[in-house]
Amino acid sequence: MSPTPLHDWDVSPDQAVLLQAEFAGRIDTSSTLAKFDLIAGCDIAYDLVEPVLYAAVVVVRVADLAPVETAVVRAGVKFPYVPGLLSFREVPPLLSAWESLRSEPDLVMLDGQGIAHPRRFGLACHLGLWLDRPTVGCAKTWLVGEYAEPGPTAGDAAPLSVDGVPVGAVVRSATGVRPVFVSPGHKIDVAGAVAVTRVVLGGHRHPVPTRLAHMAANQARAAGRVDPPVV
DNA sequence: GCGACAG
DNA sequence: ATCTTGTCGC
Repeated sequence: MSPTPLHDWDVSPDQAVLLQAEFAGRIDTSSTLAKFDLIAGCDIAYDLVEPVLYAAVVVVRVADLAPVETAVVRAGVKFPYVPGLLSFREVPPLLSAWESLRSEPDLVMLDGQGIAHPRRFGLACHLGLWLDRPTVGCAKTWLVGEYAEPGPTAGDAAPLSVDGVPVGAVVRSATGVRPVFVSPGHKIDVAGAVAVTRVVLGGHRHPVPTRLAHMAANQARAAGRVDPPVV
């Protein structure tokens, strides 16, 4: 079932900023972690030469972290990359991929920030609002906030806050790797976001859901091209 | 004015 | 995000 339209996607960067300010108020980051058996990981791979992207959603079973369903769509890039406005570029194609899913994930994990964002409305928040489902942002690099280096062991975490307000955590997803920035997207609190992340760690820097989505998007890109690299 | 800036 | 092979280390 397709989600209820929240707003128009054909907007300018300036309008996008206004929309973020408007919808940030609808984000719920106080919900306690509920039962969840299926987690969907999302990621996008960009074509090297054309303004085309491949959005992938991989549903993972929490019990054994095994993938149970994969959906990928090829789409044209319709919004420029602007720090702080990533969701306007990646949410539309992810929604398309999501619609072809037959299973119903209990939570969604994305490559990007949740409320650890300049206007408290990162990629995970935006998708969460559209899907009206719990989402967690797991970014590879810093965007906003202050934090201390987390411990060296997988699972170790340190609070991430903006002006003294906790917005997430910096988590060591695996031993010996740089930490990832975890923050709630929607319908989940900071503790829940971190707890979920810890449950789906698979020994690599990226949690299993987003790791598999990343691989699926790359595979689609490799297969989606009709013209092989020319010498 | 200068520096910073998810993917 | 993306261009890129081998190589060092657990």
